[in-house]
Amino acid sequence: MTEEVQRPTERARRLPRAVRERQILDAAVQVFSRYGYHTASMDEISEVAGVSKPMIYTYLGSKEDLFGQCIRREATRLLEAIQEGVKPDLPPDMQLWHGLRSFYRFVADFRESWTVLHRQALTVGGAFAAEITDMRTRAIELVAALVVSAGTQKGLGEQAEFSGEGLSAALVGAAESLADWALDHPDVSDGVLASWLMNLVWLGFNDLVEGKVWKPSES
Amino acid sequence: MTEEVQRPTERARRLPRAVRERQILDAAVQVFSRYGYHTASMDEISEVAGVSKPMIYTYLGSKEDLFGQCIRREATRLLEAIQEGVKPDLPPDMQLWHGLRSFYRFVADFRESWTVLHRQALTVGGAFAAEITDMRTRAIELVAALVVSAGTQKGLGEQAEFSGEGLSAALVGAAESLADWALDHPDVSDGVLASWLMNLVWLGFNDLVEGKVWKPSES
DNA sequence: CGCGTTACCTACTCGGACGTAAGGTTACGC
DNA sequence: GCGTAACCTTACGTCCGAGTAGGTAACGCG
Repeated sequence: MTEEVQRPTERARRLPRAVRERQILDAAVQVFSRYGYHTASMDEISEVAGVSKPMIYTYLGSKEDLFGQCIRREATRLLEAIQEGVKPDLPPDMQLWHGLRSFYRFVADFRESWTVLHRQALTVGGAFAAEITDMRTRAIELVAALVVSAGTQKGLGEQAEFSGEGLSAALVGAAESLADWALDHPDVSDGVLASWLMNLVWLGFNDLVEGKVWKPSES
Repeated sequence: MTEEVQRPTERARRLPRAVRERQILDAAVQVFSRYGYHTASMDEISEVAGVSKPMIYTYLGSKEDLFGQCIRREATRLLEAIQEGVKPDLPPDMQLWHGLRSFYRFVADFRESWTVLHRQALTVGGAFAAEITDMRTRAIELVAALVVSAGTQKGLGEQAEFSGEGLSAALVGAAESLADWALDHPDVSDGVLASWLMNLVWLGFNDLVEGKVWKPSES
């Protein structure tokens, strides 16, 4: 029997602060995405991070602070991923298509990030919900700008059957919902997902531009 | 000065059990929709209901039980509202339109019910999330059946650009998202909302049926 | 080698919220 | 008029988890 006992899970020791913060944030995203804000416990996060609880508090502050950092980091990642894929010189439909592809690639690559942003962030009342809602609103307005630009470009005026804002809200919702669906169907590629959505939306939109309108028949 | 002091909020006393249960459920839906499952406290629910806490436990069980009853009651209401509006003899597009109208009318009339079902029910991990997800899946399949029936009726075969299930998931998401948007725009009527969605979806869908397909141009 | 400083942990406090025990009050049957 | 059952409450036990106090081990520097 040696003196040197096999220590279990030999935790790394005395690492620089930046590295610890990264570990903690990674663990936090993982646990928050799994259990949600309220059910997740700081003890579990610290355990997953391989760090004791006071470290979290000295480095990143309260539970709410920690959650905020998670949200902001992942949101930034998502926005960067989308902006990286988008080509501002292309026509509106191609811009939308590239944006959607990047979006679905991100969701596939970083499921936990997406879950935290989409599902969990709203469950914390107050500031975070507002923040997320704002981001979502900006996304909607961005899409609305695309749609409207395509519309006016083709000579679409004001129509009773049509609201850019409402339409965009629906489109963003459709994209999100399809993202959730894609999580259960990993074999469907991002290109296919984006194409589905384009087919759903853009064809109908073109018809609208050309003046075709669906109306309820009788009763 | 009379002996009869003006008691504040004179709570009703000794009401039959059924009435109390209704009051409690109403209060619970209200509080849960406002604060979410975890943040809502049984004390607050009891206060809003005008009833003391043990009543809730003797009549409706634990907090989780109570939440379950809320979910189920509101879900039933929603389904009934939709089924009431739908006319099974009409063609698929009209069925969808009527269903959507009923849905938006329900959301407008019972905001809190919708919020609890859509936003809060997923924040409780485990059984309820699964239950809600199942309901949502059934809704998606229902819509998919409509869509596919319309598709095959018009002679649409299997297409690479097309998945009834994925499309329906997107459509349901769009409907939900538009419902949330409508909560902030109460002046828009249910008929208008439903029409927007029909225009978004059905026109494009008809194009698909006719073989038109959107494809990315170059790059 | 000593001494301050930084990294880090064990072990605790404390508040808040679920759930309950025990008892009081009103109605109703007989 | 009196027991009995249903209705309803106050006041408490208990547990879980956020946040912290204080101590230990490693490293830098003279």
